[in-house]
Amino acid sequence: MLKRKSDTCISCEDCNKRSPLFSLLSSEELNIMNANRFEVVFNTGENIVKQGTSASHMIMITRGMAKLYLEGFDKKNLLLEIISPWKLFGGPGLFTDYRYHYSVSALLDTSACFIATENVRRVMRLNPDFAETLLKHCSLNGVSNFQRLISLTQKQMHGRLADVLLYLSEKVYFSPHFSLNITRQEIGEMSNMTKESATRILKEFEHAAIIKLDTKNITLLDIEKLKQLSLHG
Amino acid sequence: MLKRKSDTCISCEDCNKRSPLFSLLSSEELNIMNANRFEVVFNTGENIVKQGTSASHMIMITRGMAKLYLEGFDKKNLLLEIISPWKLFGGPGLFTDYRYHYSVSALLDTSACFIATENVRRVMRLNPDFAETLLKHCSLNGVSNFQRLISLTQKQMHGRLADVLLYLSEKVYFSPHFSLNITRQEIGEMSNMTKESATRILKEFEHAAIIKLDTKNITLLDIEKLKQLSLHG
DNA sequence: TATTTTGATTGATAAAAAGCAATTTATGTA
DNA sequence: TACATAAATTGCTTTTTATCAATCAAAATA
Repeated sequence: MLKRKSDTCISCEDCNKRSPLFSLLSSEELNIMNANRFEVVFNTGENIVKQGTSASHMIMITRGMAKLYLEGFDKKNLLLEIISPWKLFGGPGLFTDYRYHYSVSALLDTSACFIATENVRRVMRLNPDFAETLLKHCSLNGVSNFQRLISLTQKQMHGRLADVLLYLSEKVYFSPHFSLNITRQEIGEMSNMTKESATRILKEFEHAAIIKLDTKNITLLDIEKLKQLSLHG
Repeated sequence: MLKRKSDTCISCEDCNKRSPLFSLLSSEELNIMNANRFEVVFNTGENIVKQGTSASHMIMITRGMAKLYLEGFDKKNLLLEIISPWKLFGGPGLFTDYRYHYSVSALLDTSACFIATENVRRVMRLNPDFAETLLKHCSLNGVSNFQRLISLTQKQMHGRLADVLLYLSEKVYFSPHFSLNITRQEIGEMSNMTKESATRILKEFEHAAIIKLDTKNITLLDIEKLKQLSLHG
């Protein structure tokens, strides 16, 4: 958890340019957000946010990659998202019980900017556009949680794994070919199956020429088939 | 879908008294909310909201009881909540894509008050307390969706059914003894299992003296045991 | 480079839960 | 009340998926 000068931002300017949420703010409001702001560099594997601790900050990833997950029973996790720069998060606890409801940990060396929750709340009360956009963010999370509930409870393993592959391609790596920096265990945690099942079904997809597989390198060969599997699997 | 004079409200006064959300509004703001407001009486079984249709209104249940559910694949539903008077809903689509993301249908003859979404949005921009509370509502839904995700993906049937029984007792009927107005099918839709499994496990609970069971009448005899089952099941 | 250690793979087995079919019970209606 | 329909129950079978154990491959470290 070193803080290195070369990685820190001078102000929120960078984030403003990148985040639709920040571009709504006046310079006065930006000053409020900027107060007490700090940036931290995390090594691969380190916790950025720990579920259950005090939700003191809204956090923006500025470099690297991280996983966002729910810690369930018996050390079993449910991995919800792989997040990259300019993703802002904090979770539903920011406006309820002031606790983080998920954990986030670094998959690569990762920088993150910490904005005090009370500053976010102050600005929200000053700027209705910002408030509306926060509500929209929260609602979009609601929509994707509904989709996830249906995917995880009503699809069989093949469909759930297809969903994960499409998610990785479309939302994380932005390419049909990608080099994974998550393990089979983590693929399992995204699709609610064991690492053995994840392995097995990836192999099946390879044999069916739906994907090209070389341990960490995956190429989606038949995206239509994956979408079709996603519809029931 | 009759509109009966005896069931309609004269103004939002009743709701104001009952809902923490409405009590935040000035009389001017209440007038905005009241504009174009209407109340409808639904017969048992009728749809109040249909998933996928235009999210034109935020809705308050003022009489009766309804189920709120996601429509998944192959006509398989996931029942999220049983709702009663003074519950306000509309879903995450109100502030995103202006679609309802779930269906709601009446379990009893039920009255519901419809408030135009654009009026809600106007008031939200005028009143920061209201905006903050809407965001809080949305966040609380987020928290309960996380809990549901963990319950449905990591617990076995006994634990999930225990969760449903505790929910019905604590949040719906407010008593350890209750007379169900939902079917075994619907219990299955709440706990993600078939109606046969729901029947079987209810019987098991009866034989283990955890509940007293008489088809539609249930009494929770050993709440501690149910809470323990909920922790892993 | 040799050596650990961690992650991936594979096969065999067991557990959990669904599906199916038949029957019984409850509910609503003519 | 008798009948028709819907819901609940039960036993049996099958499917899905986890678990366990062993081996293999890759990556990190001495």
